[in-house]
Amino acid sequence: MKLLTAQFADLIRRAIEAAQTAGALPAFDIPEDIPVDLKDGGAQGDYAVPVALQLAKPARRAPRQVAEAIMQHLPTADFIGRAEIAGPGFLNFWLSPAWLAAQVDAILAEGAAAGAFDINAGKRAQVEFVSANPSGPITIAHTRGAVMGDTLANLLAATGYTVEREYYFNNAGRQMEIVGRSLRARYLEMLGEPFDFPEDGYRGQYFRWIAAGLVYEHGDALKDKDWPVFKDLAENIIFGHIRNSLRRIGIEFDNWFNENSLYESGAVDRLLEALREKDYAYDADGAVWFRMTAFGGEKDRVLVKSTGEPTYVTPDIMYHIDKLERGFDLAVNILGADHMDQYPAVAAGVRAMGYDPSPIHVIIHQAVTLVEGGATQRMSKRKGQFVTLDELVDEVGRDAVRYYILAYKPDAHINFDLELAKAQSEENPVYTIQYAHVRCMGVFRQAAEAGVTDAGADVSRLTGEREQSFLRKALELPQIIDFTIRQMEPHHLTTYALDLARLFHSTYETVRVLHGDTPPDLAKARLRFYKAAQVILARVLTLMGMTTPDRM
RNA sequence: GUGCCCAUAGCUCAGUGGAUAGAGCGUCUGGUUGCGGACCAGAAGGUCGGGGGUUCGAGUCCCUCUGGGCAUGCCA
Repeated sequence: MKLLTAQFADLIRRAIEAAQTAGALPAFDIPEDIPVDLKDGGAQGDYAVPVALQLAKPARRAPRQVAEAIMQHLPTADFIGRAEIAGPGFLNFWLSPAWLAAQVDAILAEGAAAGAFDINAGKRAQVEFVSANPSGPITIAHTRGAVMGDTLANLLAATGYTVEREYYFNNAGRQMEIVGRSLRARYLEMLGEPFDFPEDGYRGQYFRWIAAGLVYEHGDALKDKDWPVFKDLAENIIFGHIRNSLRRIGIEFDNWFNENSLYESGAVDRLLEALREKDYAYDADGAVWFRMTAFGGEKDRVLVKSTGEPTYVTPDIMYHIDKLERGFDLAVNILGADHMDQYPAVAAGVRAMGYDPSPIHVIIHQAVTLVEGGATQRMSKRKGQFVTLDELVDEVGRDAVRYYILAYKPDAHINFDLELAKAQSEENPVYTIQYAHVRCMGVFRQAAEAGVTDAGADVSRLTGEREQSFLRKALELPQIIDFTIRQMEPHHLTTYALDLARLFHSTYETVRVLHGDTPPDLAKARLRFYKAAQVILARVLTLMGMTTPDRM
């Protein structure tokens, strides 16, 4: 199925060409992208095209004259009901009521794939997100990337991509040593043994709980073990928690990519050798440096510290080269703003090695800060200041977590107030949306009891104002999906979902299946309308990763 | 200091260079012997942080100022 906006753009393009051929418009280059705006179906129509205004100059005609020339040469299309020129030269279109009503059957035919279109069929996409090292629980800061990544993956799949979700992690290095030392200290503390808590150690209660678990399971059998043993234990336990937490909001990964594998395979050594050969790497101050200034960077970066350990940049370059070698047409990488400076070095490294980084698409989202008693504070895993995903799910539930975090545009900061989230969890848009779905299911139950079916329904009877408004909005879904993935901003989906649900509830108020004086044949048509509505509502909820309740 | 992000209704936030800037919550007024009222209909509420510019047209793009956030590691 082709997007309606694209179909409108095609028609307009053909109209301009026809007008030029007929001499109604002079010759000029037709713009690559013809703007088609979605409207609310009021005085400005369902779809509005302001192209005549921008063509006035090249056509050397008044915009209204350009609009008239386009309109006169417009090919016919079954989906257009009415067209008119308005204001200074807007082309406004209303969809055909009969065509709109017939879309009920089209939606039902699509079923669970409703709103999908296949412009990316045959392509492979990868979305890398979360990628937190196993040094603590998933917090609401990670949750933002998690929900965005998972939702984008859903949307990419809806346009035909085969999608893989990947989690990249490091279980070696300095941070994990501190994890091991922190846990060992807590374990010894719990046993009443002398201990040294590391200076940069993880201070959250979390490590006490893990230590308590170790005491319960192993007694004092580990008291003479050094930090690597504790690091391994911590890693296993924490990754178990991370997987469980993410699973609670419906997120599963296809791949867990371990940074260590890049050392084991020799990839990191090969990178350093190759960069030296190309003179993009050099020694200074006992460290190995990457000549980023050769790629537009402000200063060079360290690849291998004077201690002999590579920095995170080095394996990260090989990781992204690995992604490119796996042949993804699109590799999305979701990063918090506090990590945004790391990508330019990676991109430069990828280019230095002769690869084209253009399939890699980095999405930056701003921070989630914690608000307590009106004061904001930065979350810190080290200091133990954070709200975990588990706490949040316990308080407000999976669906509210996903909806709220997703509803903010990536560029906006989130000031997260757990008290406020709890207080507002009773009455909020999440329920407005899910309740619409519940109401559909309620109708189906009642209809089944009353023996009403939609067999032989005549959908052409669905020309009422309310049903038509809902259907117009429902048919925007493919365009919303397209726009959302083009912008890589999944919050557009939440805005749409609420609009759709509100239109549903207005419709439901007056468009009744089983009561009032609804004649039997109209009841059949309306029942089928609600079946289509349920399909669309379920589809939107599923794309957002939310559940589709039958009852609430 | 430099780079990136933000500032829109009382609060939380949407808004693709298009026409009269929207929603949720809160406030106020109404609504059901009826498919579930977790709902609906309506009202009030705005110098889109200030100033300049670009153009047929700016909340949206550019410059600048103010106020916040993040980054600016041989941490990740």
